[in-house]
Amino acid sequence: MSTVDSSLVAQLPLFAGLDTAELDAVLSDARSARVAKNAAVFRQGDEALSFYVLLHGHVRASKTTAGGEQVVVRYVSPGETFGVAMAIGLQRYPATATAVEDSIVLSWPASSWPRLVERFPQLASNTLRTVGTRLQESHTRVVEMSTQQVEQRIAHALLRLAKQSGRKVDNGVEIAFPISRQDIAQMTGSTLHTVSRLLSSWESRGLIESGRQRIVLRDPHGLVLLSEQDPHGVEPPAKA
Amino acid sequence: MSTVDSSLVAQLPLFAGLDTAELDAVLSDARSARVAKNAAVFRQGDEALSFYVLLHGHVRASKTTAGGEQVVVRYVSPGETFGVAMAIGLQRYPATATAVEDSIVLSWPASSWPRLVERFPQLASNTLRTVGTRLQESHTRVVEMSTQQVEQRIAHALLRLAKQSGRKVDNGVEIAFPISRQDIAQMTGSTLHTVSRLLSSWESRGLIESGRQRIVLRDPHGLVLLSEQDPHGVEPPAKA
DNA sequence: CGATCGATTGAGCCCTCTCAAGAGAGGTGG
DNA sequence: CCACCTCTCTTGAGAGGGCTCAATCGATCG
Repeated sequence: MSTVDSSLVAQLPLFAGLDTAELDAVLSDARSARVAKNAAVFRQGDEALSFYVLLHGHVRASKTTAGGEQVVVRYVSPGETFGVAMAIGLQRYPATATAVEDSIVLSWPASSWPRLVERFPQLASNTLRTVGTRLQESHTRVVEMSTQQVEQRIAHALLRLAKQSGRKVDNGVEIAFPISRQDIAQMTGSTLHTVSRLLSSWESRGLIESGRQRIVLRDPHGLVLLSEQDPHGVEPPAKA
Repeated sequence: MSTVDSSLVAQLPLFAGLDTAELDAVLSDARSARVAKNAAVFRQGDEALSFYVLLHGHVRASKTTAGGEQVVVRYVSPGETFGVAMAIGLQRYPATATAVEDSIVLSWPASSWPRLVERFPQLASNTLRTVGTRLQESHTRVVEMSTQQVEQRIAHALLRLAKQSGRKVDNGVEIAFPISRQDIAQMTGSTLHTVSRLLSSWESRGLIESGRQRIVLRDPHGLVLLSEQDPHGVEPPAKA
């Protein structure tokens, strides 16, 4: 399938404010493609030849340092834009995008971005909002890493993943894609050993239930309390 | 002074691609104002009534956590846009902007942003680039906090400040605005004590020279070496 | 010239990392 | 369908980087 049914994507944030005809015009430049689990959509340092919308599945964006260490930048959920390097003035992708499960992406040639924004200025505004939201999220992460201990950071990370990509199951909320201790470590600036120890402890306390690349939040509120805990016994601030 | 001389701001990134007449039209909505040292331009949580360009001086953007801890998000240099909450869909400022020295800002009512981007779509693209660049910088910071020790992070921070706002002096490069040990701690996720200890050590080794809210990089290359040092004796990767 | 704010430095501790070993789960090919 | 192999997860022991606590010094400003 090379063409795309516009009804599927009409309400995505990227296309807010476009009417049906305009949407069709934008979509006529796009192609859809299947990406197998564990395959890369693009790699850090590659020339940024395309930008993408995720239609189905989940994609992990991660950066590799000069020393070879990996840091997970974010997980992309269906409907989100990714690989917009071109729009922010980059020639090359600043991170690697890997499908963590079988996924379907919509892609545009980066070369058509200038023409698209000229015809549909809304695209620039919409993308600006998206990138702005990501900037807020990244700042939140910097603040957490600066002020919180590992336990609080990991609790926050799980709660965010569950909110973003949670699936209700009988025992609670399950993170809807495969995620390892190592992945969580790379999201929180920790190590897989520390993550494993903490998750084991939480499991024994009934807060979560987990297995191989699988985590179910059994008591989200309990995790919220954990995530608000202050290391030195100072009370968490009263909710205003 | 309420009106602004367009020649001063013609080459700012925000206005790239606008001709003189268009620039005048945009500037006719703007007012300039002086901000005294240590005064706030706006505060975190305030309604985002304006957005700004810094004409002169330096502004620190910082976030305060629920627990009262502060984290420095960035320092704004002359020519840069800040307070663009409105453009990224926020009703309130996500951080506090404080002049760290007497400064001059240009401000627009946030309410005129929609009209401005409609008339001058370039503004959205230009702002998208700016916000994208900040997102890259924020990710860099996350990566550093995840993978490097405090000493490397502080060395990087000083080198970036010097590159961004350095002023050549006889002994080296001076950071061109007042900055305390505490400020550096809040930029790097450390404490003022650790920063003080490290700067003292660097000063005794001749790498820097410092005083009250004043830092001169005397041997930037030495700092680069420090910033690339690996904690476990593994060689920094050869520059490809 | 006193007061306030920033910087320095010591002592001790603890959270989290590193190092190490092994067990369980799942996929795959014969 | 079973045996093997790989990848993920677990858990212990020990060390150390950087934090907390505490006290003092120095400089700038009103």
